[in-house]
This record gives sequence, C-alpha cells and structure tokens, in this order.
Amino acid sequence: MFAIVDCNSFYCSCERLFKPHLNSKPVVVLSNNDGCIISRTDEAKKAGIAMGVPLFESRELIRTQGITVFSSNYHLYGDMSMRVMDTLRLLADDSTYRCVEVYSVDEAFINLSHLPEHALQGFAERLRDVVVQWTGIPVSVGIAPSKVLSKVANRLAKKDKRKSHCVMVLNTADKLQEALEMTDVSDLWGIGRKYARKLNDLYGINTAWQLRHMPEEWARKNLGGVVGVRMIRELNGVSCIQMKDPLEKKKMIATTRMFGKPVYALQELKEAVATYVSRAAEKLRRQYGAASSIDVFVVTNGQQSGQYAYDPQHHHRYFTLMKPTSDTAELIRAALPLVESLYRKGSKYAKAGVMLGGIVPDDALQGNLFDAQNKQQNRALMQALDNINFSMRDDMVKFVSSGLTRNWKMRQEMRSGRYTTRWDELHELKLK
DNA sequence: TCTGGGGTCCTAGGACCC
DNA sequence: TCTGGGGTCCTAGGACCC
Repeated sequence: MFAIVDCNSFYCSCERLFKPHLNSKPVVVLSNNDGCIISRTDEAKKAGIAMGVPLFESRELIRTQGITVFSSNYHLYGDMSMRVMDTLRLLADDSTYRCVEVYSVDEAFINLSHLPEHALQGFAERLRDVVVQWTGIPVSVGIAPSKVLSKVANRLAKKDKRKSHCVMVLNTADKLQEALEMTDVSDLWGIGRKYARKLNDLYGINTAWQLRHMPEEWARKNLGGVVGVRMIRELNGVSCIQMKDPLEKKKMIATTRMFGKPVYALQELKEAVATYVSRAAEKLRRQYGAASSIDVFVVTNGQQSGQYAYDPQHHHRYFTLMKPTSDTAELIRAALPLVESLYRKGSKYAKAGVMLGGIVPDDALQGNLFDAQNKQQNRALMQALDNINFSMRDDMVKFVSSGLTRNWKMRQEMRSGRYTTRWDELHELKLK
C-alpha cells in the first residue's frame, strides 16, 4: 500500500501561520512577478477564484469579496516544507524503511508495505494529527494499493473534509469501485487536458471506473504507449510506478524568469542571463554536479493570443562545453556570447532562461594535469561564495556581469516576512 | 496595460555504424 | 534496371506533473 500526504492549500496555509486572523478567511498566493493565482484557500475557492487565473482578471472579485493576497515567499514555503517532510520521515520510520519520497514542495509518497492492513487507518490519522500539531500545516492523507489510486483517495479525502476528516483509505473492492466511479478521468494523476478530451470525445470514457476496464493493448495504442498500459494496471491496483530513490540527482537544471518590465537593451539582457546562470550554477553545486551543456533562450513581446512569441530557430542557442563544469564564471563566459547572438536591436524582451544539461557527478571529472591548481582554487572560491550567499542574503556576493541596478527584476509587491529564515525578519509579538 | 517556474518520461525520426 | 539488415545514439517535441 502507498500513502500520499498532501498539504492543504500549502502556500496559503504557510501565510496563515503567521497571520492567524486570516484563518477561515479567503486567502490567495500569487506566482512570481505577481502574475497568476497559484494557491487558494477553500474560502477563496468558494468565493469563485479559479486556479491559475491572472491576477488582473480577478481584481474585482478580490476587492468585493475581501480576499487577502500575497506574493509568493519561497523562503517561507521552502522552510515549512522541510519541517513537514522531517515530521513525515520521523513518523514513517524512514531511517529504518527508507520509505518516504518527497514528490513536490507540498506532497510526499510513503511506502507502507511494512504496515499490517489493520494499522493503515490509524497511521493515516496519526500523520494528519501530528503534522498539524508540530508544524501548523493541515494535510490530507490518501492510502491505496498503487500510487495512482492513492492520489484518487487523497483527492476524495480533501474534497469532503467534514465526512472523511482529510483521511481516506481505499482497501476494499467496494470502496475502490465507489471512489473510481465518482472520479472523472480528467482528475486522474497522469491524465492531462489532451488525454481527457480524447477519452471523453473519442471513446466516451468519462470515469476512472470505465477507464479501469479498458484492455492494456488498447491503452498501448491510444494512451501514450507504455504510459497508458501503466495507467490501466495502476487503476487495477497493480503497482507499476515505483518509489524514487531520494538520492537521485536532477538531469537538467533551469532558471527562467519573466521580467518585471520589458527589456530592450542588450546590456540588461546579458545581466539577467548572467544572474540566472549564477542561480542555476548554485543549484548545480548543491547536488555536486557539473554541466556539459548550456542553453539560453529568450521570449519576445510577452503573450499574444495566449501564446508566447517563441521561435526555437531564433530565440534559442546552446553551447557544449569542452569539459563539464560547475564554475559560475566559466558558465557565464559560455552564456554571454549566446545572448549576443540571440539579441536583435529593437526587440521587446519579456522573459529569458538558462538551462544546464548533460549533468555528471562533479567528482567523476577527468583531471587535467595543467589546470589542477586553478581548478582547486576556483572550487574553493565557489564554495566560499555559496556559503556567504546562503548565510547572509541571496546575492550578497555576485558577479559584476549580473548587474547592479537590475531594472528587470520581478515584481513582488505583497510578500510577507521571511519569518523562519532571516534573523532581521523574525516574527514579532507585542505583549500588552 | 497586466498571464509562473521547474521538472520528468516517452516516442519518433534522423544520423551514423558495420 | 538493379539498391540489405540491424543496431545505437542523439535530439526535438509532446504529454504530463505540481
């Protein structure tokens, strides 16, 4: 059996922790650049706020319904996420069974194969109670024989909070059938917009229960090959999606951003890209990796008719490094000529991004007798840089090429304090 | 006027090899 | 006019996830 533990309205719940007067009030959190709504409390959902809609389209609703709005505060959410995951690892006895897989900032799978059937319900309730007591973050727990089914369970647990109290265990044939009958295929983990429409319109398949009875060979032909076969098996309670090794490294590292306002000058574009390279290189070093290729892309004009103006031929360049590296200076040196070759005078740039690929373990690098000395020094320099920036401030020490004025930086006009990660922003209580 | 960011996996097709 | 078979590796693009 698998559990999936999912934090309820995670970003909003983090904000409420330090503003308890917002409990049971409608709250939303925005994406970077204060663009879209990416987290909503139940009250905000009831007030009619949809997921992922642009802020400017919801202005009226926000005003009339008295909804509180926050910019995203990733320092706070990242730190709270760590606390929740640490709690789960402790409760699930992860040091013995290595059974917790952190799936996203607000979700984790737990492999429960070491628990007897009769203990599942109690275990789920304990997770729910202890996590909220220790961290203040409410969670929902779904348990079932496969990952896909546990997601189904979790969704139902969340949906009907009163009845199920945010816990749902699907361990009998009857419960499974009922759950699958009330789940639309579009709500399945692994069925997105395209497949949902295809299933509905072309095959008349609307519920997960219907899909579960389709033959594997049909799924292989019509539902993405082996992906479809896996879906059918998972729906039938045959687990095919394994737990992922927590030590696995990223295969690609990207840093991309919309600009706070349009960029026209080459110099500014280069600064932005140099800044993104620095961020990406930090992430790379954190996993002890080195990259062997770097991609740079730009997007002009923002969105037109729902599409960004992006043409791979003209807006994208890549470079293969002679040797894999994690050195920020080397990566910036590789990236800047790419920006120059992409730049067109007069274009209005809305976004840029950097992707590091061909990632290999740093210690597997082939040594070069002649630059060994240099290499050591650079590595020490990068380590010092990371230490300072980690402990002091995000960009306390930075490369000049990444700019000093940074006119293009993203908007974040409603960010709350970084209460748990910055000494000078600790939460203050005034006692009367 | 204003629409996020960062990933994964799979497949098809081309280049290249013997 | 006739023109093989079987691999591997890489890349682009599609679909999905939160």
